[in-house]
Amino acid sequence: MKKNDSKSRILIFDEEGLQWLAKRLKEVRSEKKMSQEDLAGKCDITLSQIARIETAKTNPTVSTIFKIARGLEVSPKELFDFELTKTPK
Amino acid sequence: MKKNDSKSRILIFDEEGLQWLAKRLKEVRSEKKMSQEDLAGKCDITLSQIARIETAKTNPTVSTIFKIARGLEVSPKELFDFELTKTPK
DNA sequence: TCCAATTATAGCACTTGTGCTATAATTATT
DNA sequence: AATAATTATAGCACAAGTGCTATAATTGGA
Repeated sequence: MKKNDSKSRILIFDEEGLQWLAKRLKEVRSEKKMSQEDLAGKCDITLSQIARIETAKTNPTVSTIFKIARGLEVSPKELFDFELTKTPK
Repeated sequence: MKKNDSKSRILIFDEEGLQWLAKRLKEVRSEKKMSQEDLAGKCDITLSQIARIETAKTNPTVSTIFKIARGLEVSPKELFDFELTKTPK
């Protein structure tokens, strides 16, 4: 009765991009002299989620990144200032 | 037996940011003369998801945006090239 | 070397992103 | 206007993001 027997959808986890984002977030947060906890409090995201993002353990939504950008008082593009390779995988 | 009776967590949906992102995606895709279907095929995201993002009906993950950026052959920051207001809500 | 502060992990529950499929609505072309 | 192409909606199922809480691991000072 289950609708799909063996083939599961390929879901998305862009390792390269997430690593870059983690790096940029750490960098910008350090520049601002904020701890993860400081940032969490300022942008209304949990500490645990900040940590997950900085260790590339999760694939955050853009709204989460927008909140973080506001907390850091930077434009969202500051956190996405990198180039992806042309070959996805 | 339910664990929380009435107070639900405030989850995240950054309307302003999502509207900006929708606008930027439409712009860049148009510049590249690609249809939503073209882009969907090129970046391995469904057409329905592209449409949802361009109408700000969903809060995509960053990995989805990375895939789209690759499909459009632009840096991720091209899609985040805007400023958020200082007042979150 | 302790101790405090910071960062990283972990598990659970709830919400939601996304693929998939189909269809409706809109826009462009002739 | 009629038709084709493009874009927008909708519903279902499953995987995953996030809050929450607690704890472990790491780092930095004294």
